[in-house]
Amino acid sequence: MKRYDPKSIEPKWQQIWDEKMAFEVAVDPTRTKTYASGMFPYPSGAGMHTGHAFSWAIVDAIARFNRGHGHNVLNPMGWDTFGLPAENYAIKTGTAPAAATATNIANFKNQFKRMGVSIDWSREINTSDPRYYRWTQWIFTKLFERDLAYQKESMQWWCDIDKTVLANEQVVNGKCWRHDGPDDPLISKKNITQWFFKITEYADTLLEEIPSLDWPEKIKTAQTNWIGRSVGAEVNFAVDGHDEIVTVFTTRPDTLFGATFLVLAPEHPLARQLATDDQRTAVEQYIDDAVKKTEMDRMNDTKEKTGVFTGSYAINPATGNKVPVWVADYVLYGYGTGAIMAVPAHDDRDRAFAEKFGLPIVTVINDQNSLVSSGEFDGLNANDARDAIVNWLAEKNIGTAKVTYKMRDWLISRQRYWGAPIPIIHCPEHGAVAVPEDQLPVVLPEVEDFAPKGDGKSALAHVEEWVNTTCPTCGQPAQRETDTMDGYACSSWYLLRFADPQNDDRAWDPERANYWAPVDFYVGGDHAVAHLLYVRFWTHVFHEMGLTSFKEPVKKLVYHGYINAEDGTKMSKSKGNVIDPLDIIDQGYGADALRTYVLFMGPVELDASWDSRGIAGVYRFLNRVWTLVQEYLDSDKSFTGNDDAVLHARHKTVRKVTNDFRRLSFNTSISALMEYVNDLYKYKVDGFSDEAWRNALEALVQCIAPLAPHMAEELWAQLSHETMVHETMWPEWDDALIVEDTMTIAVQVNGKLRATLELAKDTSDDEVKTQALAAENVARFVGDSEPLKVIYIPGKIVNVVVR
RNA sequence: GCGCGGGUGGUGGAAUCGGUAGACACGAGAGACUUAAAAUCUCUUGGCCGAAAGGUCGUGCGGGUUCAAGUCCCGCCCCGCGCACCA
Repeated sequence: MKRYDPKSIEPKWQQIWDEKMAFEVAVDPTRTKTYASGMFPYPSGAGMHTGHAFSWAIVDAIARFNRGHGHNVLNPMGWDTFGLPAENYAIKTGTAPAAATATNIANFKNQFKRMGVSIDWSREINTSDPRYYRWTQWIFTKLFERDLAYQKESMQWWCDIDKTVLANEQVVNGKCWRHDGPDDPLISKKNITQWFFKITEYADTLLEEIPSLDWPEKIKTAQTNWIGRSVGAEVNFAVDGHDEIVTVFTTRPDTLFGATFLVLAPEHPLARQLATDDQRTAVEQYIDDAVKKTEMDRMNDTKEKTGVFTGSYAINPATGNKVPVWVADYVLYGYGTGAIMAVPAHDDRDRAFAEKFGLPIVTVINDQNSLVSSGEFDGLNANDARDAIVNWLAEKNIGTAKVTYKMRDWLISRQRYWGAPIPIIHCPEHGAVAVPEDQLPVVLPEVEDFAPKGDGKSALAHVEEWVNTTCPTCGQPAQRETDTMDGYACSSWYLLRFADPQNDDRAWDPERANYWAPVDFYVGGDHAVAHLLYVRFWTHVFHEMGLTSFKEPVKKLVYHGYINAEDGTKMSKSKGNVIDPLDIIDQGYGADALRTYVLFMGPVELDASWDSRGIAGVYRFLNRVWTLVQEYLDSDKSFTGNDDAVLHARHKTVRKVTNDFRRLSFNTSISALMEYVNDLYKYKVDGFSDEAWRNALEALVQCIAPLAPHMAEELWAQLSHETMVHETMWPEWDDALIVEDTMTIAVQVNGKLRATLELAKDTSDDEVKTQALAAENVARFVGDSEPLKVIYIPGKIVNVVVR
């Protein structure tokens, strides 16, 4: 009998799949397609980690399961290679990022192959390949054409360590996302001209589509909150003795009569202007401090309110009262208008501020949620009052209904070398001009020194022969943009490129993209907001451009948990508790056990802790499958006495496993297969028959194929098949064969289980009740009295209600 | 503070539509095989009482709805994640 030896069978089948290019696919409109993908990895020097193993165990199980249902399955792989780690490594070691990246890709590719993932390798892409980033740049120029890419000077988060600006999403607890350890410094802000994508223009459409997405609620609400739509009004306040007008944004126009002061953000242009002579010094001082504080700790500051009176007064347009204008850093310049009307009676922050500085508090809404002290609006319900007051403001031309968003435009400039150059030429006469399509790609020049100089520019700025060029419009000397794009730009369209990865004439052929995409299953455990919002944003734009027939790139998002270390804490190199999936394979467990184990650990969406005994248990299970098939093959197959039981177990298991795979409940489908194998072990004691057992074992092999594909191929071949298991159709079941001829009825008295009955399936309802009451233990609890009620849920339970 | 998850044996988890709580696995215990160990196989395994039959308690806590609640409703507590002075 052959022993189960993953070390020999796994490389064997990996080689066969490779040689046959077994998972290459092409557009075929006659077949249902399934597009399954993980979030393509950043190929770090450290190689694959358990998170990758988990993601692709899920992706591959889905891919192989759907292939078994005759689907044309796209399961691609690519590399998200631009970014800081490669560049920082280059600065440290002098190795060119491209060279280090190539080495890492080779390593990752080998590791994915050793996992046995059924990838179409002909579609491999790499975001730092000019053949790819040419089209990233092309998309930039299209956004630029449509006014969705623009430059503006603004205060931006600045990482002193990496010497680059950061997007809001890359700021974690006031620190750079790449340097957010306890000893790392807080980030600061710098005023620079930057490129932005106008994602805010798509806030509403991105929001509208969220309910229709088959995504986890968690991610959907995270995106909803991130977009942060608020409906309210802008109100103009005249300033007493000035021509200036302060425009505030409020979500509570109904509380206008209770606005007893105004607050400006320190950065607000009027903050200094409105300072009266006797307040000027204090105001200037406060603003200077606040701006510095913004740099340091406005984010994780205590919520203690600070502020300063400008000395000026505005007029509340509703009451006609003079209300003082203050400057305080609890008002953010970047949101709304950077100015608020403070209603201390009905806003906690305004109340805290008013109490601290002795400002008046006027209640304008009572316990019945109706307006008081609000002139003609008194008695109106607050909800109705919102509209009424906005209408009143509009009539008087001093306010309008207004919607604002927390989301800001997407800052994409990076002052770093290792990214896709922004395809713009700055001409003294024509300003920023997009590089024409026939001059793309703007190839990243090779340089000696990758390190930013701290001058706010990338290393590209020092490559004169690259920077100096001519204007595409007038041919006069001009200079290239030296910023590169945020890596998230590269990953915002790769799912579409997978549909047509070799195309050198266009980013993709819409016909191919529309066949394969949207992605049916997108698997990952990270990027709840940033990537998953950007990829949606771009696809909405592509849809408008007629490049896709759909707005939303991802139908179902499979957002899995983290695999923690054995001690339940996060794996980290410094703690030395990292599990390397390749080690697990090499230890002799093999990829099949690794894959099956990570799926058996629990529901995919939950975090789990690695358990070295757990994988041993799964290996034991696979070993039992192997041994069972060997024993069948070695037997004389002459015993037919257990055929019915074997048949029944097979149909029941196939149904359960199929349904569980469909709802991505891998852990329960694996446990069903374990039960099946346990059952077959009991039956085999009497002996094997030929046909019933062959069918039973073939179904078993087919069912484990999405989990343990190497073993499945090997056993399938041993069961003398010419075809490979991934080319076969998924086993079917017949509900009629699952039905048992007896049923188990639980009998309760007053809701407590007292007996179980084994009755023939066709027993009449009345007969079941009679039998239930007659059961010894039941009769004892019912006693002499007549039951009040006997409830029978057919085939399941009888509940006898007494007294 | 707000939002979203979650809380079930010693452990990971199962219970898909309100119907036998604890499937499956790990761990533990016992046995078989073995010179021995490993591997493998078999049995037991929520707590308490009991020789057993059986009883009793039991899904974070307190109420409620129901013939019946891990599941539904109300009020709390705890843990994780996300956002966080967004007017």
